[in-house]
Amino acid sequence: MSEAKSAESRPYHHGDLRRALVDAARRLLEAEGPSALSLRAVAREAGVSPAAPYHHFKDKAELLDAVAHEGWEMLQLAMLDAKARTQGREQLTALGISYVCFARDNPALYRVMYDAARDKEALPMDVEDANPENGNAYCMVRDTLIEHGADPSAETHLELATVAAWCAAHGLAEMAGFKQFEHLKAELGGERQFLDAVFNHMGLFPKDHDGC
Amino acid sequence: MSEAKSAESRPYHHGDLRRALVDAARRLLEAEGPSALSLRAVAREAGVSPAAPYHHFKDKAELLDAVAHEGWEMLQLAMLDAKARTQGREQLTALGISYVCFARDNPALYRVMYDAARDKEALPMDVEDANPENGNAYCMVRDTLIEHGADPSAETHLELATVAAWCAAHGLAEMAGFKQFEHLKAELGGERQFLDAVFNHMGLFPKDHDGC
DNA sequence: TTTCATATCTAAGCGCTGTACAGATGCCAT
DNA sequence: ATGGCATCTGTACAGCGCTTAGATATGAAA
Repeated sequence: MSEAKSAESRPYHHGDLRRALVDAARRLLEAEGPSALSLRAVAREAGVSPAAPYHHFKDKAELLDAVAHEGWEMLQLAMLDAKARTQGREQLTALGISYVCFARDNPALYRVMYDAARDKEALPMDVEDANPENGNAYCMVRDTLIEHGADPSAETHLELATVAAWCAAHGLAEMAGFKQFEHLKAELGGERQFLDAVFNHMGLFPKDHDGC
Repeated sequence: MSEAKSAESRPYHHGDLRRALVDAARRLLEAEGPSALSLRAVAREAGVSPAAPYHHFKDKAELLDAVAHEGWEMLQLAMLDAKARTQGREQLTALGISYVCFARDNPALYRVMYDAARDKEALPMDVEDANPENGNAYCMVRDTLIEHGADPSAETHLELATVAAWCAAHGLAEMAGFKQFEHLKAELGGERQFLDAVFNHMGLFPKDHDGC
C-alpha cells in the first residue's frame, strides 16, 4: 500500500502531488472503504505532510470532488464500452446493466460520487470523454434513446425519458446491493437475469415499436 | 433550540434520556443538516455530558439507526395516508408521489435512513405500524400491486414488480433533488406533474389492463 | 429504615480529525 | 547571482468518537 518513497528519493517538490493525492485517495478507498478516507490518511499514503494537500485542494470536499470526477469518467467509459458491444434495442438495457455493474464493482467510489452530487444537489454534467462527441454518460443515454426511435424534437418528452432511465439505473444500483434481494437473484438464475428482469419491468424504451 | 434544562430542574437521572437523545438528534438534523450531527452535539442539545449517550447506544451508528428507524416509521405513515386518500390505479402513483415528497421534505433524515441502509446493505423490513396488518412500507407497495391486479401466486414476478416500483421511487427521490431538472419541472407545470410524468413513463403497473 | 447492588450520569483523557499559520525549501525568471 | 513565488513541513487548535474511573440516584432486600 504505502506509496511513501524513502526520504532521499523523493524531492522536496513533489512533481505532481495533486495527481498523487487523488491516486492515493482511490487506493485507500478501494482498500479500506469510504470511512477510512481522511485527508490526513491520504496525505500519509502519498507520503506528504497533513497540510500539503491544501496547496492543491481548497478543503477535503474538493479532494473528494476530484475523486468523484474520475469515478464519473470511469462510469462513462464502462457505458461507452457496453454500448459498443451491443446493437439494437439491447443497447439501452446494456447501458443500464453496465451502470449497475459499475456501482457493484466500485461501491465505495459510487458512494463518493453520489455523496458529492447530493451535497451540491446536481449531477456532474461536465464530465467528458477524450472524444467530446461522446458527451457525458447522461447525454449518452439520451442519444441512445434517440437512436432507437425517440423523437428528438419532442424535447421535454425526451428528457423525461432520459430522467426515467437514469432513475431506474440509479435506483436499481442501490437496491441490488441489498441482501434481501439475494434470493430473488437466485430464483431468477443469477444477477444478470435479475437486472434484466427489473429493467424489462420498467417501460423505458421509446414507444414506437409494434403493438404492446 | 437548546433543550438543556437549568441545572436545578433537571434531575441527575434524566428519566428517558434515550428518547431525549433521538429527539435532540432529529432537531439538530433538521436545523443544521447531517454534517452537524455529532454525538457530542446531540449530547449538548440534550443537556448531558458527551459520555452519557453511551449508556443508551453502543456507538454513534446505533444512535443514527434509531433516528433512521423513526424516519422509516414516518415514511410509512405518509404512504399509508396517501393510499387512504386515493382509489383505484391512482393509489400506486400516490404511493410513489408520497415517497418522493417525503424525501423532498426531509432530505437530511432521508439521507440518514439510506446511509444506515447502505452500511448494513439492507432495507429495514422490520419497521411496523401500530397496526401490524399494515406491514412495512415495502410490503405496502406489494399489497397495493396485488389489489390492482398483480397475481399474488406468481411470487417471483410479484416481488420483481415491487422491487421495480421501489427502485423507481428511490431513484426519482434522489434525482428530483438535483438542480438540472428544475427547468423540466417548470416546463411540465410543476413538481407534481413532473413526478407523475416520470412515474407514468415507467411501466410499473400490473399488466392486466386493456390493450397497450 | 437502613443497606447495598445496579443503572445512570459526570469528568478527564486518548488518539484521531480538518484546518490554519509561520517558516523552510527549491524552482524559475530576471 | 538573486529575489520572488509556489510548494512543502512543523506545529498548533478545536472538535470528534470513544474509554475509563468515579460520583450519584434508584429500587429492592434486609
